[in-house]
Amino acid sequence: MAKAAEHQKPNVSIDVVLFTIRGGRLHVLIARRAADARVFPGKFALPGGYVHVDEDQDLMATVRRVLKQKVGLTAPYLEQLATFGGAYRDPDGWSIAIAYYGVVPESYVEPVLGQDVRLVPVDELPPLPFDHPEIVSTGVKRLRGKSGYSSLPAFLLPETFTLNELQEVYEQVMGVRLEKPTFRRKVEAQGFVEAIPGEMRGGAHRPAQLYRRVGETLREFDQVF
Amino acid sequence: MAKAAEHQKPNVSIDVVLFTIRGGRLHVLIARRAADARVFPGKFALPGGYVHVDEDQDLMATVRRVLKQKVGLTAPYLEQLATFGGAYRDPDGWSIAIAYYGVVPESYVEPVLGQDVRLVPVDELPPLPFDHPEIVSTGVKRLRGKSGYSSLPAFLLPETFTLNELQEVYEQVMGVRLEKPTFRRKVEAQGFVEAIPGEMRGGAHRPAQLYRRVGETLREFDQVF
DNA sequence: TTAATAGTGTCTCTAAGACATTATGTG
DNA sequence: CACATAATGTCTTAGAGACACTATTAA
Repeated sequence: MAKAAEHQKPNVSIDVVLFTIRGGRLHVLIARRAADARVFPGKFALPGGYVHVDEDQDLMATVRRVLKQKVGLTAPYLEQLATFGGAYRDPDGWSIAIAYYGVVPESYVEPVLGQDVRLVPVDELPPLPFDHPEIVSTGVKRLRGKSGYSSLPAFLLPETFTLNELQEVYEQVMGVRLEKPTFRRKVEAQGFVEAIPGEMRGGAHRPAQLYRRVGETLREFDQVF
Repeated sequence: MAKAAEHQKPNVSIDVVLFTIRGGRLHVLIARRAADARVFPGKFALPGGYVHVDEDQDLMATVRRVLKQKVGLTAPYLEQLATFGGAYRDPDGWSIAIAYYGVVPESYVEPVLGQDVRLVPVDELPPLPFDHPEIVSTGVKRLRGKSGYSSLPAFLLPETFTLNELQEVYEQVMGVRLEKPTFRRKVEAQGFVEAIPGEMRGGAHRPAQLYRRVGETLREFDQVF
């Protein structure tokens, strides 16, 4: 077996696809790259950074550090998405990007939005460097797929929400329309949200029962929405 | 943004989890590491190797080259599994393993089995170096999960097979028992296999209709087996 | 009372699960 | 003909899809 030291190593970075819902549409967070970056300085891209072998204990530590340093966020629910690697994807040479994705309520990212951090709708992405468009679309596919059999979309909402809002998020993320009674039966059966007694949200009409997630972690079902 | 050149890079390798069915049980292929490997020389492990930035165009090329060089196989159906990285997983220091998995009929690997290449049952793994046990168990979970909504298990079988054999593979891989009429209805509905007219397999009793896969590629369903 | 949204009832029909039965080969 | 395995029929029942209806607030 060839020894590592004999070979040149690829650059290894992580990239994060952070999803949220804004105005009923799925958005992704992008951040301005440093002015002294070797490639694409000052351009907007997925937040990412190199693995620091002297600082990071493992890949998740890299992700947390990068999110904190580049966009000032502490880690939400994050999951590994996929790894992209090749000679072509970075003008600087052979590189590997280990992509993660996260899902947060809009309020979570609002404090850091500004000149250097933006939200863009996933179906109206601006041009992005590297293979970031492919990474985003892989993330959207995963989000779509996993939404069909998990409570993932519930994490796009704030602490409290109505069942109609929950249904709208499922519909938006999955790109389908759902029947209200069926949706409510399934949500009831899975029991991943609970009504907050007494808490209601009223507009000009009949107020809606407020719900919250049960438990902090993602739930997976075998049922399909 | 920090520049890559300022940082030490982790070692990057790929590892392959190659599944097959032998004697009705799910097996994984392991291979003996080179005698001059820096760590775990001569030990059995998942076949793997470093990314060669001067030879490989992308990650899949690395996988294909490694599979060819280390076990003498050309690439079957392969899919990226997950990426494992950290300071702890290799005694040689910070390392990243991008794991792939594949699914093949036993006949595919038989020619290369011998002193340096073995098949072991997934539920009776010998001790393996690095975090290879975790990689295998991640692969088994993926295989299980994906079997519920795809034709993946059909690729563990030879060119031709009976419906009972197909059902047994699904049962073996998913770890459940299935009802025969239900299973056949679903297979029929998905249409990912077809009967071969006239071809039968007979034991001492009523011969069974032989089937083959339709198309070369994996099919995904929304239905759950 | 009306408008608008929240929430539930109910009917139909598909299909899963379970069990039984028929079909077809060998010795 | 007995036997073993292959393949199919059928009954029950759960639940999805579709549509209609009731409930509750503000203006």
